[in-house]
Amino acid sequence: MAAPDPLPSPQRRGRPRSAAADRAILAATRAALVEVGWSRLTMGEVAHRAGVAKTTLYRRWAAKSELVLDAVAVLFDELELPDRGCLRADVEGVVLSFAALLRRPETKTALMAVLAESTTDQALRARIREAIVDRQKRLVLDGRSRAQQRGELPPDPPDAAETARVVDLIFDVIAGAVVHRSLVSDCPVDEAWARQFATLLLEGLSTVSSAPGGDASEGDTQPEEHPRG
Amino acid sequence: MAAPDPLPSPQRRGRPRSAAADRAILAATRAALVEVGWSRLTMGEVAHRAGVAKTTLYRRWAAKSELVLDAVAVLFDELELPDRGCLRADVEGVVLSFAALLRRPETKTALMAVLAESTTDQALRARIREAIVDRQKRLVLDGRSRAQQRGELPPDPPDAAETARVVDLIFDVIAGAVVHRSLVSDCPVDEAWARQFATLLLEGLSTVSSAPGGDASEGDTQPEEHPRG
Amino acid sequence: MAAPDPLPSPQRRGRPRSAAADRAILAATRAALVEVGWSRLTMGEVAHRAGVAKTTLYRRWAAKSELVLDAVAVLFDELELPDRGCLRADVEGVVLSFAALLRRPETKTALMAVLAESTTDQALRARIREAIVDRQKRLVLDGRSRAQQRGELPPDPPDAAETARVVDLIFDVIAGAVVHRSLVSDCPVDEAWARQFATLLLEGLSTVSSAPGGDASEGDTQPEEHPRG
Amino acid sequence: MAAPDPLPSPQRRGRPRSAAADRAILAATRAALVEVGWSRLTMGEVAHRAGVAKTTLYRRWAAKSELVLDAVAVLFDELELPDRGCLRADVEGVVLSFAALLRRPETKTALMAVLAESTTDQALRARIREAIVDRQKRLVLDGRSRAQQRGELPPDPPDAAETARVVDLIFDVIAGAVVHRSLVSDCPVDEAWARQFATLLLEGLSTVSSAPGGDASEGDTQPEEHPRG
DNA sequence: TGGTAAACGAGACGGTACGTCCGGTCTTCAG
DNA sequence: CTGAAGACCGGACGTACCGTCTCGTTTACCA
Repeated sequence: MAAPDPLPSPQRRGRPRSAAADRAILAATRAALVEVGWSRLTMGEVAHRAGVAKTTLYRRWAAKSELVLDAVAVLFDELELPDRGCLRADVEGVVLSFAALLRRPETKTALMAVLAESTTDQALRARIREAIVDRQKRLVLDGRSRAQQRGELPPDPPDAAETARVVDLIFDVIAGAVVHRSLVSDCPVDEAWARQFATLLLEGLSTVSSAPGGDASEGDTQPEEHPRG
Repeated sequence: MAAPDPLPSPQRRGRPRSAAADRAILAATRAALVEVGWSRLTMGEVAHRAGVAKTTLYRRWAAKSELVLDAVAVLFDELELPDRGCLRADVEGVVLSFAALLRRPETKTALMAVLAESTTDQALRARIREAIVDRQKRLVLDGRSRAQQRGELPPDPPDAAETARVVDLIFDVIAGAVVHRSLVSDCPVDEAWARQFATLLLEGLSTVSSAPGGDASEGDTQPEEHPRG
Repeated sequence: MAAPDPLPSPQRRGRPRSAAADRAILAATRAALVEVGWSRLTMGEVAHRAGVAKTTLYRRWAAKSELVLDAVAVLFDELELPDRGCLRADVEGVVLSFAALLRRPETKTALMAVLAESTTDQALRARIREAIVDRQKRLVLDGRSRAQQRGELPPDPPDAAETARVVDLIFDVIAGAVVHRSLVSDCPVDEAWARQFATLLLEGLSTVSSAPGGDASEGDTQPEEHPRG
Repeated sequence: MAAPDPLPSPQRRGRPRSAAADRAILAATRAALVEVGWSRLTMGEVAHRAGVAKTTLYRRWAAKSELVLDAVAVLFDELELPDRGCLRADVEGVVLSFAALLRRPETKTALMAVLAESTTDQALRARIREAIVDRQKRLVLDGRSRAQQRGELPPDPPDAAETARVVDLIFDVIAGAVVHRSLVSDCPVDEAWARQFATLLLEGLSTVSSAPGGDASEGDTQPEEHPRG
């Protein structure tokens, strides 16, 4: 996420770009997002807040959506998943911290706007995957391998593609539920909801993990082994 | 969905508003959305396509987002949940038909854009709930009561609020997962994914339904009784 | 100037037009002209002030310029030329009273605006002549015949067309000078200026009257016979 | 007439304004005036004809009237008063060339419209004086001093203010008469009229010049010395 | 240490769309 | 049929931003 956009070209002729300007611009973008939202956010206003000329913005980012994506992507990287001792606690933890991130006005407004823009912009879609989606799957991977080490989940199946499918599914279910609850249903994601959601998720999780493709099998699920903290 | 926006005031003075204009505007909005997407959609273009003056648009809708919301909300009402014989099949069915709806360009671009706008507009948020969210919960309610009649799910608990919480949760999980998979992860929602998702959901569903709040109880869940169609 | 515009059609079918509406509209037009001037005067505003629907305006006048012309033409008819005893005094009198009329905001604003409009509208030009120009020539004719009776000016030449030419010339010189001083040079038309103008006009008047066509002749001019007073 | 409107601020920061745009805009304004007249002249049309954005117009001129004033003022500067040998010929010459200027559609429509606008706009009034009125008084001054050198008119009186009053009076009488004849009476200003007007003016001119304030004096006027050419 | 090439601020540029206003027409209901 | 009310289409308004383009001015490198 360091370099903003284009080819800083290996040859180092002329005055180098100002790193301070980069930082000021991204900070100004976040600040402006909080105050006016996406649709009233203008490049001119960002430039003014950052104490920078519009030229300087356009030299780095080709469009508003790319600038905003870079400005908020770093916030997603702040998400952490500390080991809370058991899978259920980890799930509730990630739900709550993701929800906290989505409560920040710059995050929620930017995320949905950039996604809206991406529905008609293939390049932006790729950039979102790279900057946000793929990077956050680490949380699912971490939690999952931790649970496997604890014996809460069976080890990876031999088919790596199957593993990827399950990870993707879990990621979409968790992230999707939190986003939908927060931004569409417009209801709070609090501890009670997180608990209820974790229950829903877990009671089926071992099954789906051990029987991917959905052949609905063995009753070795033992939810009573993972009481929530 | 009948009246677009304002108070046409009960007393009938002056020329009445043209219902034909209403219809033409909403149709033109959908058509334009398909062709140019949200961000390049202009009120002037909609008016032109509808054969209507811009004034006529602004008399009815105060902002682009409200117009677009009304234009696409009716598409969500077209969602049906026919009885497919068992809960698993119903879940897969609703997932696939919702995904099909989200594949339509006007739906996906409009939905995300309106949601983005709503993050800084309380009134719009309420309007979205009323026009889309609350109306689609009927699908969850229908499917659930059908499953209860079949004996696939336990009857409603005495606490009505608890029922509402569970319905909301299921709704957010299903809709959120489909939206996230489709628009964020940018992956196809096909039959395989629907099957996998249904498995994940169902293996825990009876549990969470019978033990809301997540006290993780009796193991009478018998998923093998509901093989997918 | 009584009937406003269109065919009051002798056949008297249905509800007759309201004469009160006519009066209210013209008065409202004058009042609005004073307050907002020509370019910001709108038909809607006039209708509102007059307590009348726009339809009622358009049923009577086809355009803003015609309405305004009718509204102010009546003011010009109020000009009087009382006998002040000698030609010089009559000239000064008409100059001052015409200037007073042009000081009224509705008059000056309307006159120039209607003239501007008339430069690209032949029909309006004719209407102005009929409603204002030709009607005010009576002042020149009155003053001239009075001066002839007093012996201050020679009697009409046998050629009637020549008389008309001279009357037109005098009219244009007097009216033009007052309008130009008032509205173009933007200087006050006071008694001193009127005196000076009358001197300029009179010292040549008998000559030009007796020797039309400008053959610049006999020195029998006797300005000392007509002291101002 | 050089700089159009605002303060381009002495320090030269940013891209300088395009002088070519200035010229194109004024030319486009004159062309559009000829074709559509004042009331149908739109800023957008001028901008389009000039190949310029509307912004560029508004950056220089605050209102249509100011733009049009600047566009036509230069036409007035083209008026010349060549020495025709005697005062009478000079008067007829200036009358005819001023009338020719007023026959141009852009001039007549613009002049009256701007004057109409100026009746409710003090700043515009000042601007008109500066751009047109005061600049054209040079014609009167030139003709007058030439006549004085020829001995057709007495030298300036010791009181400079008195001289100014007389010059203003003559200017208003000449310009006013021509404008009134052309645009109000809507009659042609031809050589015959010019001759008649010059006779009217001259027979009194030496008197009013030598006896300002109008004390009607010495009979040394010798019009027969200045036969028209 | 002086040249040079790029980045910088400022702001004008050609555009597009905005949301409003007004002109003139029409369609309703009430008299 | 008139009149008030007000919706209708069309089109100009003046503004706000867009993304680009000069300008004149730094600023770092490299010769």
